[in-house]
Amino acid sequence: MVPEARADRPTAAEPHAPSRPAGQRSARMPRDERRAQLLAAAQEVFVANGYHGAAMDEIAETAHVSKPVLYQHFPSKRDLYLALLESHLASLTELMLGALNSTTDNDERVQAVMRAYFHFIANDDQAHRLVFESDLINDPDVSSRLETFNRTFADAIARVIAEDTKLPHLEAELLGRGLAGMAQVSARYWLETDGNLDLNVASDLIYRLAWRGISRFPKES
Amino acid sequence: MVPEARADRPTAAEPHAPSRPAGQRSARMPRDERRAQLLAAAQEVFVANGYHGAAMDEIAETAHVSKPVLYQHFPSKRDLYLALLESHLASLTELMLGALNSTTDNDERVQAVMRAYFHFIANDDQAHRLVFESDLINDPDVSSRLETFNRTFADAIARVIAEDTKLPHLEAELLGRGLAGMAQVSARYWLETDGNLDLNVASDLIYRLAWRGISRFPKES
DNA sequence: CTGCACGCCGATCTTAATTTCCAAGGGGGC
DNA sequence: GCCCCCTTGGAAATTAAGATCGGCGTGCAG
Repeated sequence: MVPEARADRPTAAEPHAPSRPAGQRSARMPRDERRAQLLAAAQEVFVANGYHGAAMDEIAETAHVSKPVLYQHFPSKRDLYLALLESHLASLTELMLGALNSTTDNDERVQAVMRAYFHFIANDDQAHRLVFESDLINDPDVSSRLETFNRTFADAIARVIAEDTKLPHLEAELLGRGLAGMAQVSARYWLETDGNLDLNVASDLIYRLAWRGISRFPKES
Repeated sequence: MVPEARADRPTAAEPHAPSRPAGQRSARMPRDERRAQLLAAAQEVFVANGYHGAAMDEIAETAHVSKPVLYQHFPSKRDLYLALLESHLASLTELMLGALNSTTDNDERVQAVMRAYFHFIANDDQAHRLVFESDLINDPDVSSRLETFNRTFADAIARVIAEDTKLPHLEAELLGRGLAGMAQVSARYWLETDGNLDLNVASDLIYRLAWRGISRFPKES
């Protein structure tokens, strides 16, 4: 462990002796393609170990690339993570809004959203882990991006609720947050018991729970 | 900021010159009391900065104690965190089971649980942050402890659901997880908008959403 | 043919945070 | 009243991970 203990240290005149035996060097690659590969490697490592547990060394190794290459594409580990987070949340937002606009019937809307949510969670890149089990929540940019997504999603739900129940905005928003949370937590639980319950069966259970909860609200006050 | 900038550095012959001017040294204290004080300081720092953002230096400083004292009570930062997590989850579990047993009417049960949950979130030690916004979720002990709590809580809810709806166990469990998630997420949102919505009003909204969602389930199949 | 430019890598630097070492001092037992 | 032991804290060691430095070689343009 002591630095100067290396027996075969090269002579001072020759500090860098490459001596690469064979094709260890990774093939040259267009910049964009390399970037995409690095993102994929990072995704894999972050999902497996979390942000803090992931080492840049391991990400580079996973991509069969040396660390400096990684830093030529992303200025820091944090930036790398933020790029992935942004990408996943953008596509999740698109998915949700797409499901919301897929019909004008509120009942079907809730069902469609729930299915889309379950599909996102079931996606095999495990993006949901990086997003919803982030261990970088204390970072202002991360929590702010997550809050933006949550607000967008909950607002969309709250509009449906408000239309259906005439509840005040603030209260509809609270219910929207609650339903979004229900979707997230139940979908993640479902994923862990996969094989035992079909995606559509599970998401329909939650959809019905949500819809029945909502749909009888207006009659009282 | 440069370390060697200290003008009054002691001579080399005297590496440790305490020179404590006055009562800087913290008072001796019974072991249990000291431990409690350290836990309180750690709670404060963990809540403010998260696990990874919290430094043992800062915890010691907050407790007006030197680091070795901290290590005499807790072998590591991780153990310190686990002690707090365990304590909070134990009392939350107790709260939840107490609310569940406070009545035999399922409707009132759901209401009581929801209120208890909101009270826990509103508690001013901000324990919920340490528990539900942990940035140590990748630690096996942490995630295992959290999963134990979630299972306990969801199981209790699932039993109510199963009794009320005759749904199969697995599906009742899914709904239980979903409702637990709804409680958690909506309560945390409510806390951020505090002042605008009374605790009982908010928790009753969520309780009604949950109960209506559940209560009409049996009529179909 | 030759030079240049781009992308790649080994090796090292730097920083930061946890954990430990060792001398000093005050309170309780005899 | 005195001594011993236990507790305290300043300072340092260790480790680990993020970030960087400087040269190499291949392929294309002139």
